[in-house]
Amino acid sequence: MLSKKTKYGLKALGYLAARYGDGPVLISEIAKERKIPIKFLESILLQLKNKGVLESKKGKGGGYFLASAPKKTTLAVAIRIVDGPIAMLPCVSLNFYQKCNDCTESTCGLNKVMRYTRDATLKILEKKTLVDLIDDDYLG
Amino acid sequence: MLSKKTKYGLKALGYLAARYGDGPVLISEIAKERKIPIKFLESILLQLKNKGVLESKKGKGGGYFLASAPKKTTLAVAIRIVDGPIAMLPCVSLNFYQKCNDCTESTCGLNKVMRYTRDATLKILEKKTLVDLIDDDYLG
DNA sequence: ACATACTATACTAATCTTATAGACTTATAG
DNA sequence: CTATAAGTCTATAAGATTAGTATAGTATGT
Repeated sequence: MLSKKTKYGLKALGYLAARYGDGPVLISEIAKERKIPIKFLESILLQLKNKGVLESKKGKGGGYFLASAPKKTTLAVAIRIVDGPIAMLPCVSLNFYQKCNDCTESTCGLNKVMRYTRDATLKILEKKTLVDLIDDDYLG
Repeated sequence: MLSKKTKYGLKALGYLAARYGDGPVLISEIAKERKIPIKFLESILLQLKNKGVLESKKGKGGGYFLASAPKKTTLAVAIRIVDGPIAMLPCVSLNFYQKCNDCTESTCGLNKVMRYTRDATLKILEKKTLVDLIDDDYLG
C-alpha cells in the first residue's frame, strides 16, 4: 500500500496538472480542494520540488506549479520520490536495490515471481503520467 | 513493499511446497534453512494455519505442512493473509476496501490508475502459486 | 512419564506514519 | 521601504506498525 503521504502527493500533483499553465497555485488552495492537512502537504510539495518535479515562487502571488508539462512526469517517478520503492521486495527493486542476504537471487523462486510482478507494475506506472491523475470532472 | 514478515511467510511456503508430500516439517528446520528467526516464523505459520493454507501436527514427529497441493494456493491468497491488501490504495482494494472520504471515486483520476495497476498485479498473483516459489536449485 | 513440538499471550524496542507548531526567508504591492 | 503574503526549515510528538523476544501452556508419540 502507498502511504497516505504518497496519496496526498499524487492528489496534489493531479490538481497541479489540471491547473498547468495557470501560474503558481497556493498550497492552501490545494490543501482545501483536495482535503489534505496543510502543513503535511507543505513538506510533500517541498520534497517534490527538491526532486525537480515541482517549482515554486515565494512571496505574494507565489505558490507551486509543475516544473514541466504534466505528461513529462511519470507516476513511477512521482511515487518513488514520495513513497520510495515500487517493487515488492528490496532484492527486486531497480532504484532501491538491496541484496538478499539469505538466499541466492539467481535460483530464488520468490525473487523470480517478484521481478515479474515488478515489471508488470512498472510497465503501467512508467507509461501513466500526471495527465492521468486529472479528475474526470475537471472543467478547466 | 511487502513486510519482512510476508517475505518470511512466502519463503516458508516455498520451502513447504518443495517438501510437499514428505509429511510434517519442523519449524526449526524451515527457520534454519530459510534463515528466519524461529519465534517470528512460528507466529507466521500459525497465521497461515488459521487461514487454512497450512496444517500442523503437534508432538513428536509433528510440524507444518501444506493443507493442499502447492498449485492450489495462489500468491494473492498467501500475501493477503500475512500482509493484507495487495492494492496500492484502500479505495481500490477488492478484499480490504475502504471508501475514500475525500473524493468521488467515479471521477477520481488516481482511483482509475490504481484500479488499473491493481488488475495487472492481481492477474499475476492470482495465477502464480506456491509452486512458483520453489527454488530452482531444489533437488527433491 | 517424558521429551518433543506446536499454541497462546504478553511484552518491548525501534522505526515509520501522520501530523502540528513556530520561527525564518523571500518577494510583491502600494 | 514597509507591510504582508507565501514558501522554507527545524523541531517535536502522538500513534501505529514492524520485527522480534520471553514465558508458559497444551497436545502427541513412544
